[in-house]
Amino acid sequence: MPDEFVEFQADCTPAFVQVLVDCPGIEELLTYRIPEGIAVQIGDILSVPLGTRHVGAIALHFPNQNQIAAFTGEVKAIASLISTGMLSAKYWELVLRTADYYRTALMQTVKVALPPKIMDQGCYRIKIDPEYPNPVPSLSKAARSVWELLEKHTQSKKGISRRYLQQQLGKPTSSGLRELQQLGMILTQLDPPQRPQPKFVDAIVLLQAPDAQFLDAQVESKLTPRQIEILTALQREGGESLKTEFLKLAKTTISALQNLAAKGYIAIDRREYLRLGGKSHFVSTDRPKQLTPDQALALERILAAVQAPKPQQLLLHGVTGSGKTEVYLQAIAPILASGRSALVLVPEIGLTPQLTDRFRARFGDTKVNVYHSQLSDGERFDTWRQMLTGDAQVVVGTRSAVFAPLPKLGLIIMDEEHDGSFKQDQPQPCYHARTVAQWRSQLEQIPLVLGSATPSAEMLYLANGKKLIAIGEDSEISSCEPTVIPLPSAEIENSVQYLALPHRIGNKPMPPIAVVDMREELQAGNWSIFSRTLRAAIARMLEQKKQGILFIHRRGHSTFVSCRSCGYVMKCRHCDVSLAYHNPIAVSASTPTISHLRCHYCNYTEAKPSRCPTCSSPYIKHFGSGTQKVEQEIAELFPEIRMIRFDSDTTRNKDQHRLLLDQFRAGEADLLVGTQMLTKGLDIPQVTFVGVISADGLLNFSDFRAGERAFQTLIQVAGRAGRGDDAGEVIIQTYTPEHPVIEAVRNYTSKEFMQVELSQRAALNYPPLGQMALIHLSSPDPIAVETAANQLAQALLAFEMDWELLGPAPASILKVANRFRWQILLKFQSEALSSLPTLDILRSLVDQKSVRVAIDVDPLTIL
DNA sequence: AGCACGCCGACT
DNA sequence: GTCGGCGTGCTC
Repeated sequence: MPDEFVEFQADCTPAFVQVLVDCPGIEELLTYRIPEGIAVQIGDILSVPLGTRHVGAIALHFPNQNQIAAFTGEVKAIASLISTGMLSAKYWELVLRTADYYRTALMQTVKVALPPKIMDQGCYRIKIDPEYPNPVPSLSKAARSVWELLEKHTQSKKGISRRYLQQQLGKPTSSGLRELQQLGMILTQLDPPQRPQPKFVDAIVLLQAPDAQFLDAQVESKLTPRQIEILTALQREGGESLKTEFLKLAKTTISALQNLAAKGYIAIDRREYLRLGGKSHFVSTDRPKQLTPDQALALERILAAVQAPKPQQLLLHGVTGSGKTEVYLQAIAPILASGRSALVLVPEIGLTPQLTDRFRARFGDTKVNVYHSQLSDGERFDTWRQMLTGDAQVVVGTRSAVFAPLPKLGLIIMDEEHDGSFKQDQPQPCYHARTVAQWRSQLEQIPLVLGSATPSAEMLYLANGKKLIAIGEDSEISSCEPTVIPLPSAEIENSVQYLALPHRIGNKPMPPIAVVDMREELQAGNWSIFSRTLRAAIARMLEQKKQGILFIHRRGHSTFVSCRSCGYVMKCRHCDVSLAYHNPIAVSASTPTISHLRCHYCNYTEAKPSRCPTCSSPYIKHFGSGTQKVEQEIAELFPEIRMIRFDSDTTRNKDQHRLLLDQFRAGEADLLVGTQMLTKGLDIPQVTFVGVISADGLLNFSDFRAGERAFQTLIQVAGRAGRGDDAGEVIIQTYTPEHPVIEAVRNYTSKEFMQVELSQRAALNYPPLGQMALIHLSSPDPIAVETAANQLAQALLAFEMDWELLGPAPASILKVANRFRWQILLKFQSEALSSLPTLDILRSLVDQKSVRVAIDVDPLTIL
């Protein structure tokens, strides 16, 4: 999209405006007349007539005379102004970049940035006219199907939505409805949009104080003692109070207040009440803590970056328990003091209530706001508009908060930078909050601090100046600061300072990690999923009345296949990835119906061997034991033990996390048994023991990032142990103790591990050295997707662009929610990104109507 | 996304 | 001859 599309000058009341309409398929701007009495600014959200209905739109450009003259058709007028002052120029630039990079239509991208439902237009609701005489005339097939569906829903007063009808009946809906409408059999009404609205409350404001003079001479004042009481109560409240609160406080009534208002002593004002979420729990106040030398040095660097009006990235590599949060807090304090705001991005707010609480405790509730998808629509809407005021504040939020509209942004912090939940995969665009944050730091000329105990390969690569050599010195802060000579802009973008916090607060040691070779257990006749070492450790933990965590990597059905005797893992012969086990289900024309192993990169398939190819043992099988099984077996071994299971089954509703963790923290259980969720920012000082049932499920994943992710997960899990006064202990069970990931975890040699990892990726041109985009196709019809995938691949090959096409291949979990999924992988160098087809182009290349297409630029996994 | 228009086959 | 299916294209 050309830049000239957008102009952000505040013009004097123009007569026409060009808008981007909320209608798939219309990417060009449409021109509308601005009616008298409506002042439209660029960036405003509007409602405009389009065809027969009204749609949301964004004002982007005031056309000049030529542009107006160029359009000869009818020009309609804007229907209404929905919201004003939402989009600034820089902000718009960020959205444009996101849309372009992730190859997604602009309007679709705008919608992920703005609070939800803001452009909703309401919907038509249809019901049977109760006055229509009973005998139903003969109807066409379409009309009859609509009628029958309506008859099923006669109990709903408002009728059923057009959208629902369309969903149930498909194409005949329109003609059927028209027919019924003409016969006068149905009633149609427009349901007002469920758009979030500002909430207003009445406030009582003191205009004239009941001063001493009046108190002395009550005759003259015309005030009753009760009225004076009320006014005094209001004065105590600082001269202002919300009506509902004040009525309770002063034990008075509305009529009494109205009397006072009539006499001019008080005013009853309608004013907006902001619904701001995440502030229900009480937190005590907190003061800045003494920093360790490492922390102080890191803080110094961040503060220096804050001073410089240029984009900078700082990678804060701090081991678990090294006090990264304290560094963030002290970096933010001067930002707030200077009247600017800070944005703090966290992976999942539900899992890190402690972090939010610390910000609230340090800066106070009025300065800290949260923004995430668990807020209600009203709360999101209000939080959003509150940010636009420009008040200095800290916004703590998840992925979508990267689009928080803070006008005076001074610093962006991304905590747990490596975490996968920063990447969006559900609706397009599949953006990565880290990437968007990097652009934002450039556009705003402000620093971006990325913190992690296990930095991503991407960030380590950048911090290393895009070289594959070691980063810095052991245990020392080093940096790859840009040189004094101005670098070309592309290089400035990528320059990253590396800051390390290699020691835990109070110099507590990292917990020692013991690796148990499960093959030896097998040889010793122990067929249980628990090694003798692990069992002993749990027994010891119980005896000492300490607490522990058991980590299970449980993933649905498709797992890896390995030999229980020699540890051999089945690998693809064309790619360096392990093969996934597939159940013998015939799902598509080209898939075999026997148990087989498949590579998800190249679609190479082979039958599942009955014996191990290296040692001929028959004990070659697929693995995977879930939390429930582990919980059950632990209960058998230790009848006394008190356990809490912590996985997506037990934490379905939103407060469950906090509840279970609070129970555990209160010592109501000895052992926490859970999945991935345990890795995220969980800080429970009493935990001394951490056990990993099987690291193999993490290691042998057929994905190029499997090693990196396994390393990060294991280090994060291990980091839960020994944060308190007592020393920690970590036990990792595996069938492949010699695996480089296990070696690296055991020795905490992240640097060396990542170096090898990066050089392997370099050899195959995988990210972060090369780039990838994954095209997803899905349909309820298995044949249709497969055909569409092949067609699309053919069409893309004909493009003859600078990319490598892999596939099409069925997705590893072929069927999800009754949809069959295929995918095409594109590998390319970053220069080629802008030549990638956009989502709209991809869709136009697929004719199967049932097939949905999506594109994921920089996919986190290619499974 | 909706709703036009317009082009073909199965019927009064 | 006409009704009604659905493919194609436009919406300021």
